[in-house]
Amino acid sequence: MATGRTHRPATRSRGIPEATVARLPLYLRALTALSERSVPTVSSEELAAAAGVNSAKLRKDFSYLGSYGTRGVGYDVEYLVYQISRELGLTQDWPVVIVGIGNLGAALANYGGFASRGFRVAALIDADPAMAGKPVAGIPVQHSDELESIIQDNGVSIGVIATPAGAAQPVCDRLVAAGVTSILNFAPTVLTVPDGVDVRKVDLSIELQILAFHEQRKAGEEATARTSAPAPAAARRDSATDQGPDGDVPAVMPA
Amino acid sequence: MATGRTHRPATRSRGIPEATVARLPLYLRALTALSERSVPTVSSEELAAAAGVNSAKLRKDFSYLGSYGTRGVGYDVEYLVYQISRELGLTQDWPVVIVGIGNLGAALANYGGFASRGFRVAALIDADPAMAGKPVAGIPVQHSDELESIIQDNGVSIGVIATPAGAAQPVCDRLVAAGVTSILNFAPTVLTVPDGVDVRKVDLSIELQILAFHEQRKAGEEATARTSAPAPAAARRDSATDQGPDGDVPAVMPA
DNA sequence: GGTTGTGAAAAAATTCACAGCG
DNA sequence: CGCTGTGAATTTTTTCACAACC
Repeated sequence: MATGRTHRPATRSRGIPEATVARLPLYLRALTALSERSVPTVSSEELAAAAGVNSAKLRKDFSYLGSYGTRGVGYDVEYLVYQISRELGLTQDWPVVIVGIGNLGAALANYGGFASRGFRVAALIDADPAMAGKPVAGIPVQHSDELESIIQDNGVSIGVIATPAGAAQPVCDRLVAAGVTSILNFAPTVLTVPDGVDVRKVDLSIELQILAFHEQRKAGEEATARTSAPAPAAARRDSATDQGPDGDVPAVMPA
Repeated sequence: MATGRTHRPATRSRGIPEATVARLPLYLRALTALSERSVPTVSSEELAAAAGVNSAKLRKDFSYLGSYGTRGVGYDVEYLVYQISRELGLTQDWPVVIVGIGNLGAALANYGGFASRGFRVAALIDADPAMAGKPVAGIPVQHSDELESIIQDNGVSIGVIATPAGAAQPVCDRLVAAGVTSILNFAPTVLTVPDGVDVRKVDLSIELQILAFHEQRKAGEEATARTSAPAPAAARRDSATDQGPDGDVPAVMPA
């Protein structure tokens, strides 16, 4: 889960479990693909496969939304697209601002998945005066001095932070002060926000680290060559439960 | 949770719960920051705050790794950094390739968080011949024709896919055929892989959709104005559990 | 006194398995 | 029959709360 919330576990979602909410976008994407291929109906089995989950979970998830299927038949694709979109709030227009127009900010600005889902990039904001006026993805970058007025003039409630780590918290504070209540944070920092503000984070390296963990386990099914630990320090070790039973650093990976 | 696995729930982690594994990188990041400030020890309470979780959870997580703390004192920062790094497999060098050097691929290539965590960008690969040879983040882009040889020559086991959605599955197939066993997928598609290959996905728009869901809930605490649904289709509705109890699309957001 | 480590309790999420309906 | 919707069972994750230990 490359996510995380600071404060409040978010409005506790009127009954829909958080885990289900997190999967709705997945279903929506799969359904949209079917819709584009003009597939009229789909069974839980098929849709589950397309979304990469199992069908029991999918049916359970949908059961929290209502009874939108037809027994013996499946789900009407268009209808379900609408219901999920509505549930996710994507039937309305969400103006978002992206702060920090480096490589990542530019990638986000160009990312088609936003526009197609009810999100509208209302403004790109960067602290570098040299960027001001330069168009990225067809939108001129504005200087951060204007942050507050941009938020207010456009009624922006969702902000995306793609700045370096050091700038993230100050930017976050300004966004919140200006009225933003949801923040998507790409900077590798934990943001502190007041109650009532949601933060989700995407940390590009976290996912890679989780992969490394599993990768190591695949490779290290045998090796137990002990490489010396870099000298603890203050607290010394004695307990027997100290080191996990499996080896460490297998030297190379299998071709 | 911007994540997901296709096939195998991954080697079931020799006892360490998946939820814990997913938090280790978080702890590591917080610890690294403390280490840079030369803080020698930290309590579960402090570290938990820095990582954005609660302290009971953190202690429980650490308990799966072993008894690395000192009662009445806390945890030795350096020692814990090492233990977590080792557990995650970050004490070894992981060569990775990034396929698809658009905005996002470039952002990833430039992302400092990789190098600092044991990941080494072994190659950048793009299908566009015009890109070949151009350096991005100091690394010359190579043409996809070379994909297989690059993987093999560098012993790459982790691949990052940052191509457009349509190219993702073919690229994935080639990566896997060439020996890659872990894939981080940024393309908005579900990848199909054989058993033994791990896939994690990061979908930039999914997180935003989850935020929209909560945002909608905050705003829509009152409104119940019904906007007409866009005509179901095949299966018609009749059940009483049809529509969720709360309204839909609140018009605008609060300034 | 302060803080960890962890059983035990509680809550959440997943899976099973099948009744019920089309 | 086929497939949904869902209670019940199971598994996983989180939280509590306190004994053990420095």
